Amino acid sequence: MAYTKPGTTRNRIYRFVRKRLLEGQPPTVREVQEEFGMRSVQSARNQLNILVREGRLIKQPGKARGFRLPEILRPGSLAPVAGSVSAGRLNVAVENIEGYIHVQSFSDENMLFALRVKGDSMIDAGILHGDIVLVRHQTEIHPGDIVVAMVDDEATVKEFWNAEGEIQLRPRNSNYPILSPEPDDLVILGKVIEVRRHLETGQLVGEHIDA
Amino acid sequence: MAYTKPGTTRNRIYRFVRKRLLEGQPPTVREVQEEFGMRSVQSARNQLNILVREGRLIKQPGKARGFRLPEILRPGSLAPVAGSVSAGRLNVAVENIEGYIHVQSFSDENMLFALRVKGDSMIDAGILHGDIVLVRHQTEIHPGDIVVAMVDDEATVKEFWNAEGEIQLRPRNSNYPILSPEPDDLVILGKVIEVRRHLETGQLVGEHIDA
DNA sequence: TTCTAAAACATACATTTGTATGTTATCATA
DNA sequence: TATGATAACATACAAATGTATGTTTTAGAA
Repeated sequence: MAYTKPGTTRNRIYRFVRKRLLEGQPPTVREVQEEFGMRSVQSARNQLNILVREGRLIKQPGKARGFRLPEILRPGSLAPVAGSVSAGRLNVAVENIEGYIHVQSFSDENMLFALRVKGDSMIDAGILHGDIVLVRHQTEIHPGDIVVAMVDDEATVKEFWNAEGEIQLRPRNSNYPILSPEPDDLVILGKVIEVRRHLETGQLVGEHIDA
Repeated sequence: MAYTKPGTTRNRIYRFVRKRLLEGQPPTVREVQEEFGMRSVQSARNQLNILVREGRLIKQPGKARGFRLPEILRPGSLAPVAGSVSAGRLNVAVENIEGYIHVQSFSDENMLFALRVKGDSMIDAGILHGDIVLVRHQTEIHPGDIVVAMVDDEATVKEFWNAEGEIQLRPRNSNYPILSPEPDDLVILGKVIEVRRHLETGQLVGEHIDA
């Protein structure tokens, strides 16, 4: 296969694998290789490994057809909503993944969780009170990302910026001030990767809320 | 494993395999073996082969984790995502499929579809350009519901109101006018029951674009 | 009892599939 | 041009997994 622009083939591979997984037919590395006309198994494997590293796929090392979608992507199983969970508990959870998993009983392979948004500080970003944000726990955060951060022992959703060495947590509502916490006081729980809002019964479609 | 009454273990194996397949995790023969405490691979294999012979399972010979259910019966269902909003009718819109998203199974799953929002006319309701709205096709609409309606052969997302006999489709953006279509010109495609927005790769979580 | 069929066992082998190592090609950038 | 990062390649190896062959056990019927 000829050289392609970085990332393009990877997205196509991701879609292919996800399609297969949603069909209940996990592909092998070589099936991915053939699907994209690659002449080396390793070409496919590299791309797949990057997808795993990015958190878009999960794999069971050594197992045949071991690729999986993160828990949140699988039909019928969603991450629990941590909206009513105390901040301290959530904080402990993030610092001690295993404990959190044990308590929450969702997949430990990915570090996804969901949070019910309180308040209207992100209203200009289209994130309203009561919305549910899906959060990927990760340390790598880029300026402009919408993150969930611990501020004063409380989990808040804000836009992350890093202007001239100063960390800023910006609300998207002019009625709220920009926060500039000291790095030592800041704990980024993760990055918001999806917003969901249910308009009907108070329950998200496909969601199980045990508040 | 001790000898058991003919057929009993087989039914349990069938349920196990079926469960695994519905979870999207096809088991290996040896995983079946272990699950039922058998001391020989062949014990499991025999039972599985009988299930195939009976037509309760399908298998791909030689392939790893090659067992499948004969009927496509999966939890949750795929709601089609209509890529182009400018289609003239619902069926056209649904036929122009951008992909599918996974939703919980409904009794009337055919009544669900999804639409990618274009434009910012609902921005004050937190529905942004590019968001995906999950729509239940239904005739019963109440004032205040956010609906998808056909206006001028175009599908638009608006708030439905019925003030003093006059139907109103209100945008949630002061830059847009309130529409008052004649009832004969109005087709309500359905009610928006959920909003989803993906912030990372431009792809909705749980969505696959390959139609 | 003896016989038979299903169930389970034990072992070995073949294929599929994941993994490792090193090399070459392409693009962007200093 | 030189250099690094990403992509793709080629080959070999190791582990997972399906398959084959033959034996033993059990329950029920002749």
